[in-house]
Amino acid sequence: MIIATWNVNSIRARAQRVMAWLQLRRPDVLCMQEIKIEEVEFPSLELKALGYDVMVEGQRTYNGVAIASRLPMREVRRGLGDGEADAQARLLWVSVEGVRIASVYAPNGQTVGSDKWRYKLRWLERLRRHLEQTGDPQQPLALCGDWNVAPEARDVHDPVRWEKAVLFHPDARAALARVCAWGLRDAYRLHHEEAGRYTWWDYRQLAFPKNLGLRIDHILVTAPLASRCQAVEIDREARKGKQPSDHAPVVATFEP
DNA sequence: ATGGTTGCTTAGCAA
Repeated sequence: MIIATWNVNSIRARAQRVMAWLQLRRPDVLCMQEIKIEEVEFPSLELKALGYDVMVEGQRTYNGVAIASRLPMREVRRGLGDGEADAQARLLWVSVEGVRIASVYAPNGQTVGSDKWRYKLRWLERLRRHLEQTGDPQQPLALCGDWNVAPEARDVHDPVRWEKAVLFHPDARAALARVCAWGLRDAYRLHHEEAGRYTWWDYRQLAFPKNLGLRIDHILVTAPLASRCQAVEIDREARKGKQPSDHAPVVATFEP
């Protein structure tokens, strides 16, 4: 089974690119983030024509996640479900062939010390609780998405500078590590040790051609799925050309 | 040094 994740930065702006990419790569499952659209507006029929069903946890203007799959999706769950008032669409679960799969869009946090920053740290703590209460680290499970956190210095082009910012701040890294401590491995690091492999590059100042990026999009898997993981790749090609998303897809291949 | 780019929505915010 091939599972991919991609922050598309608006499905309205990116529909043609996403569909061309699905036809090219043919993943079984694609988790999308920042679709920035409500469910009724999502181009579900167009993806259906390519052989993909779509589940959508949508929101107007901001956030929003979705999952497209060529295989049947079951057990659809939306949000953290912890009873806290939360208007932000950031989490969607499905089950595909016995694997629980989530599309995750963690809060960015904007600036350290802001209300959005505190929301980011709390949201990751709420996700940890959500996993404790609804998941099992001994079952195959994959959390796929834009975590807005680079885990280590080798995931950041300029770690000294970025340590003061929300994407690589020690508190954000600790919050992500707390999620992983529930029983998750970073699938990319099962297969790659090298520094300088990124999934996001700022649109500004030629960051992509200079490779001034961060690795903030991750596929996190439980042990039973880690043992089935054959390959994980970042598709830099999808970040090239006209009107790209600012993120590249991450693609993981699992044995049946 | 608060720049610069994109998207949504239409001037300002979020990333």
